[in-house]
Amino acid sequence: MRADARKNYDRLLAVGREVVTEHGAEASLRDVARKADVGLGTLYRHFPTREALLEALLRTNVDELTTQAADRETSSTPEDALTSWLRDSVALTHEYRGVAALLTAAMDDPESALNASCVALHDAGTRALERAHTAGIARTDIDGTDLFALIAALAWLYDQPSLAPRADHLVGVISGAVLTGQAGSGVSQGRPRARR
Amino acid sequence: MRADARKNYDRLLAVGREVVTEHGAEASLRDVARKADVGLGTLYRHFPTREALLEALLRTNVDELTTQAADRETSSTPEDALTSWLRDSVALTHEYRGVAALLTAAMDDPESALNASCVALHDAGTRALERAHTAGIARTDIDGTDLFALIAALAWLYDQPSLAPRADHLVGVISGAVLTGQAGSGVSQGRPRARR
DNA sequence: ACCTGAACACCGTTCAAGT
DNA sequence: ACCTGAACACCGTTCAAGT
Repeated sequence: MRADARKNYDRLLAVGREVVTEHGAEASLRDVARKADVGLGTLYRHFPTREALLEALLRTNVDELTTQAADRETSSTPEDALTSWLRDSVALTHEYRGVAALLTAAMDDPESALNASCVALHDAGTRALERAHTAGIARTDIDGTDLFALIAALAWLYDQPSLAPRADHLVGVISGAVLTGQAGSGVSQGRPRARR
Repeated sequence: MRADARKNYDRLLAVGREVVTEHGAEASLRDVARKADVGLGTLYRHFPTREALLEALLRTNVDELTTQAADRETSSTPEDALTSWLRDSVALTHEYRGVAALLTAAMDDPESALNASCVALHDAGTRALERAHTAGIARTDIDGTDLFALIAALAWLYDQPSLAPRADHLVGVISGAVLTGQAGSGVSQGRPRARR
């Protein structure tokens, strides 16, 4: 990549992060180009789609999460591995407003720049869930896609100002619904375990 | 209301229903006016905000639901009343794509034309939940707003093409998480009760 | 190779001018 | 009273012209 191109790319990424943090995943791309002092065509050259830009902004987060999940496959109990994955995924997904819908849409679409991130997330969750299944601590009528749907739904709740205050609590409620067995009514009835 | 105004109002409502059904709550209002053969200003005169139009489209549904919920306060068991409210609310909220976000936003905003519908929904749910609480069949760390958040999140799932296939199942999972006590692991572990 | 910005086809919202 | 559509300020996306 040529030096001037590199500079533009980096600036677009930095400005993109600011703008998306402030206005969410649906932020104006024109605004990004403007604030980066770059022609609109230059933005489209580096990031042909909105997904491409958001993928670049999320990649490090997704990578961190998947390596952490891999570590926990050996270092944590099945229960901790699963609940950690759940909480980390929710945290990642509400990094920017609107990410939940974006990732969810990218799941179906192999052409989307975000598809790989989706699959990585989905698969890490599936592995944590299956480990929990064989340990007998998670309900067996839930699969990896259900789990993905639940974290997406929770992430969406964080984006809604009127509901966000209850979102932390509901993460606990839903964790409890996924876990089962010895956890029993302790998990489903008591206060949500204050982890984090 | 003058006869010509009435005609325009009715046409806008009918066309609005079609367009919103097809394109969701974020549908182009310009498109509605165009297809209704009405000036853009006429649309804004009858429906000063997007919420006003959607409120008109949803009012009958909300009214039906709240009267049904009131009926069930005496005619149904606390459990049936609660699960029925939950399923009916989800059904209503995914009447059109994007309604969940709209209702959720209107919750906070007393100025929104949808605020009354929100409150009606919220309150009907709260009553069903409190009845379940006194009957000892619902977890007590969940309040009416939590319940509202859960149905909004589920409604949102129905709007996501990649997750919609699992949404029915997850309604069952979450119903089970809200209910507690004698239902115990039967609800939380078994297949979701195939109601509907 | 890479950058630029005008051009095109859309929005939502307002409001002067008409009947 | 009510209706109309031009006007304004925004979008996303493409692409001919420049360096």
